[in-house]
Amino acid sequence: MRRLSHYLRFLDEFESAGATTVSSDDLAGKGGMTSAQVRKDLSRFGSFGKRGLGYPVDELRDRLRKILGLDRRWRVCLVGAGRLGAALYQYEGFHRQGFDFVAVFDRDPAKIGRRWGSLQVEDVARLAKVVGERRIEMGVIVTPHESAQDVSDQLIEAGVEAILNFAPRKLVVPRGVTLRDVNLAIEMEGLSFALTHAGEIMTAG
Amino acid sequence: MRRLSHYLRFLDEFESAGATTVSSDDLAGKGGMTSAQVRKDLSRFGSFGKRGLGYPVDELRDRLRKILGLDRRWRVCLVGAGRLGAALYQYEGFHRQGFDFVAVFDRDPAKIGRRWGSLQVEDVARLAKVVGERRIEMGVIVTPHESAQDVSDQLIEAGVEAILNFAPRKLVVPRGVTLRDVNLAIEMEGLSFALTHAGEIMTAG
DNA sequence: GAATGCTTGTGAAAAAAGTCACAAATACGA
DNA sequence: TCGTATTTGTGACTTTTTTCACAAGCATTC
Repeated sequence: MRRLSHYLRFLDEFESAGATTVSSDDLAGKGGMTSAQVRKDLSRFGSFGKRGLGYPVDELRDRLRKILGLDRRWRVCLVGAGRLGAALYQYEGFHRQGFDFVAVFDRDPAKIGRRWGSLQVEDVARLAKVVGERRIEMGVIVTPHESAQDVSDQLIEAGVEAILNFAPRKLVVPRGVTLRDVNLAIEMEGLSFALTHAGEIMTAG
Repeated sequence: MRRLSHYLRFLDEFESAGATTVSSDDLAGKGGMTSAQVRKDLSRFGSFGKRGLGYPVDELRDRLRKILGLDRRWRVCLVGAGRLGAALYQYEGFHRQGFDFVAVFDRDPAKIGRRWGSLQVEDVARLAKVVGERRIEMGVIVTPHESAQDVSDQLIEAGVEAILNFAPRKLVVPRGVTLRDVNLAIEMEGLSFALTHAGEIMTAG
């Protein structure tokens, strides 16, 4: 349920605006969905609202954070110390939501040993060892596509059960491991597709 | 249809492997889908295959590129000359698929004027003018979230009809404008959600 | 304390997406 | 040239997702 994450952000906005309570209609308005959908989504995880009143902002936010697993911090490693890796490493949105980078790996000897904030780039050959030692739970793959499957295998072998992959290649992972892909070129192609077919009647886009 | 982009990539792989023809089952195998789904997706845009044989790799690739609007080049601007912007700018996957960055904007006087490859970072105040002059068709927003809606409005006002937004904020755009969001924190939350609920029976995840 | 005005939670209905299964079409070998 | 082995394209069916609609519940006013 990706929409839950959006609700969480909307709640932050409402809270900043001083609201103590929101209706499903308020939330739906922010995200271009229907109020029924918001209620269905939320009711899947319990009954949080008060009829006639709506949902208490702070309580719902806490509940959502818990449902999304954001009521704790997560130990994450980054594989690939390139430009995109650096951008993600510095992106404070991760830290704010509870994701801490506790290791950065690369294969390139020129990069190994460099300081990244409080960390030092480590040889990817040490991946299994470091993942175990630092109890790393998630991996972010930002390598060239040729290495991605290999890195993925190593992460999983070392015990990582959730992977966010930015390499433009479909990774094969065993059942039980959660994989999410972010493919920047494909996002862009979504735009060119839409512009190319603008005006046509499209059921799906 | 995001899957079309995936098929295109699978076709590249098959072509590299020397295949001249692929079956819907081959394509499905690469992406963990069913052959029926592949055929349904493709048949939406025409009849490309030969019964008993499959799809001719090179022809299907060309057709898909055309469907996705990748048989031409697109003029794109980047708004936000930060770390993530730099990473995207350098990402050659964009260029390979036909997307050319022809302008980079920022608000920060310290960044304005800096050389980025063959470009120079320009004042975002000049956005409307430059978008018109260089006939820019797409915008990529990589600003802090406070500026995102404002930048989006300016892009649209200047005639841009497709926006890729990396700022963690839901943008409001008029009908007719295509908007795509990439929210890095939300991708991460997908992982923490999955790990938190691992083992439970989840219909949707 | 009853009446009124909202808003939730949820079955039932509708729409969309995905799967099945098979006739039609093709290649290839005998 | 005929028979066999494939594989597409697609109608029918199933599953999932979304929307509709309304009874039940709460707050506030008179």
